[in-house]
Amino acid sequence: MSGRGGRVPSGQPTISDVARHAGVAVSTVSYVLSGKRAISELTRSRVLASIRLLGYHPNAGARALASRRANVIALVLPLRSGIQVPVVMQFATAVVTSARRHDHDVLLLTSDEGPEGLHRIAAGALVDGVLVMDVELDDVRVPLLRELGRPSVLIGVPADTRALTCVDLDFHRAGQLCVEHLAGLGHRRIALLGAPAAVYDRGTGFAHRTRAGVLAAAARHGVDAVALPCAENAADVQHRVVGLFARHPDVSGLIVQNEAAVGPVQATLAALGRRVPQDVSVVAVCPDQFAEHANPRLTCVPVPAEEIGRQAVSLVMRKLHDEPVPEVTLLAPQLTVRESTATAPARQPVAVDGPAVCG
Amino acid sequence: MSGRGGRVPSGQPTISDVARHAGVAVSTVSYVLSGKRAISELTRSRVLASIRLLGYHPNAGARALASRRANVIALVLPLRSGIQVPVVMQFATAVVTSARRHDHDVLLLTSDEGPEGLHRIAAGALVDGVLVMDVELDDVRVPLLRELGRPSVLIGVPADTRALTCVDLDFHRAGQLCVEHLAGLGHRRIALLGAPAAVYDRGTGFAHRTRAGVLAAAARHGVDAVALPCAENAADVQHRVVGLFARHPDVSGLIVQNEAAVGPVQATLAALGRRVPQDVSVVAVCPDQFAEHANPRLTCVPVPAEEIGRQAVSLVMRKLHDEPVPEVTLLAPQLTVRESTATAPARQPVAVDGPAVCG
DNA sequence: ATCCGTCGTCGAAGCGCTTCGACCTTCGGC
DNA sequence: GCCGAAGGTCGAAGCGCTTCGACGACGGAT
Repeated sequence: MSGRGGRVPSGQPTISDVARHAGVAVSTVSYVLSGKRAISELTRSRVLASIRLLGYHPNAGARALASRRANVIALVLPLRSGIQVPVVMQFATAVVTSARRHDHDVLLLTSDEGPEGLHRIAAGALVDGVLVMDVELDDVRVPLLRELGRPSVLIGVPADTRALTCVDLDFHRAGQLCVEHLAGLGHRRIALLGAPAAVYDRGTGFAHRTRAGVLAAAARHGVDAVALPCAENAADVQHRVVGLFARHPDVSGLIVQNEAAVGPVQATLAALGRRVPQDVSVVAVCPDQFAEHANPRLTCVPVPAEEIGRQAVSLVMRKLHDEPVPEVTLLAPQLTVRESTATAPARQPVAVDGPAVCG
Repeated sequence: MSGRGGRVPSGQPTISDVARHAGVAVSTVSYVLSGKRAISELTRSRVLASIRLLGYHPNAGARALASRRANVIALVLPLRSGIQVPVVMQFATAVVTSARRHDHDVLLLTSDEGPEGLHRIAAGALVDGVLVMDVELDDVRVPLLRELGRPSVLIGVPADTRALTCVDLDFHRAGQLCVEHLAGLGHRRIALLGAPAAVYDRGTGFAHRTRAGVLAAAARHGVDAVALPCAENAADVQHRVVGLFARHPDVSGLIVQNEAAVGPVQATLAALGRRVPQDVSVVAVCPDQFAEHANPRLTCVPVPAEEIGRQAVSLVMRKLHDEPVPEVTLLAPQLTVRESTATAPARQPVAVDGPAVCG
């Protein structure tokens, strides 16, 4: 029926089935689909009708082979600890959705396969471009990306950004924002409860930059600030917070950049008899949704995962079209004020052991 | 240099470059790579040496076109609320890792593109098989999957499993296990704090099956059980738990199937002055890691995301090789005892069977 | 010796698509 | 009324790979 070839037919209609059905040449169908040449309205609609009727879908492999474009981008996700899982998911979703809008699909890679995986994917022309998340300051993949021969965009900013394209939230500014908000409310001693120590050791940009932003702004505003790393479990959070207030009873502002810690922080403060926000103000750097659902609702600097995802896709698409793009794109953070921050207490809060009603 | 074609060379070495370099035919290189025909050790090593030397990677599109196999499977992830994000991530990781072991890559799709996306992907031969997560009891995608013409595996079990392949944790049994554990400790009134109401309404299998398992086992063991849905925010959790104990002050066992609720449940119990496990025992159905990090460490029935991911990949691979596979694969749940469960408090009608040693 | 069955290799025919150049109409301009 | 430029369509040449059938060469059985 379809072709006189010696092989089994695949079952799916091919472009030549469509051409035959519409009574035109194969190339005409191709041009209808790609719009790369003018086609009369009559032919165009006849072809489209045949396509619909036959249920034709272009074969991705053939298309990739002939056009040298796979219409697929790779997304390399971090899948180790110390990573804010919901943020990653939001980000992945945004990437998939945006990519579809550009008529691309997304191939999922994990970091465990390492640089070798990247190389395989790119050299095999399975993907046209690469998005890499969770980039470290001194990432082993960076040199590889430079000579990959395919456009890539990093989410996160390594130490040396030459010949790269990076996009991220401006975490330095985010840290600043938190401090400025607290300083503006009269807080004079604050603490940053950050990511797990491993994340700092690894040289993950966002953690370092936030901390730097916090400390710099604190210095500028004459606020005392201490920064503590913090593991992602309730016990460590409790230990850190208790220790913090033991050493510095007059801390009245807490910046939390660790989703997993938010709940335990609140519980621990309650257990210590410190009320939020009357005794201690809390600012989180976390997904908005998360802050919205906490109790009390948290003042926060949301990580705009969706926006970053969209930007990353848009940047890689621009690079695919050989358009120039900036090396570093930093998104401006915004602070949303909710119920967890208030004017600093006049004096040290009293260590009550009264009825610790949660909330 | 490479071929006398009229088009621009791609830059990457092709199979014919390798053949020329090794002094053999193109087909010989192909057979060395696929192992589908016998090749002498000498030729074989010469070819492999050329491959390494030239840095050859087969072109994925060409391979897919010629072999009618893309070596890619699709993973359709749920990306809406009410979904246990970390579990999804664990699962996705396991799928990617397992797929790589079978020499396949993973294309990421989100549910929002809907059935149309599935169709596009499958008809376009972009993928060889499909993994669908978060299947509802009466899922719109199920009929589509049946006639997709490509192997598929569902994670989750819809109402009608004919002509499908499903894999999931045996949530019914998981519910049972929780109840049996609590009943064995002498608890006589228990509650299930479940998924958000929307998840039940949507007909998501795991929520229904857990609830059914809990209620059935409770009835069989003469335990009073109530089941409450529960939103994923601290305020609702608190509200539910407070309400629960107001209505049923003698509840001494709590089964929590909602990751987001675990923390708030503990906070609320603390606020109510109910100690875990002395006054209330808590069993969670959640990732092990999560339970391990809670304070106190939680007795739980872990969701073996990795194992499910591995099984799903293995099943779809078997289907790709036309091997028969079972319609439904249910993994046996296991209960891990930790510090959050203990003998029921000797309150009202004490358990008759066994000495209820209390503290 | 002869025949046949392996083994190892090769050449060529596609897989389904894009794209380039060619070709045939029209049609506006002079 | 003729020419050249658009406008619209076609045929054919690949893209880089897999796979089929062929074909020497060899060796054991006859």
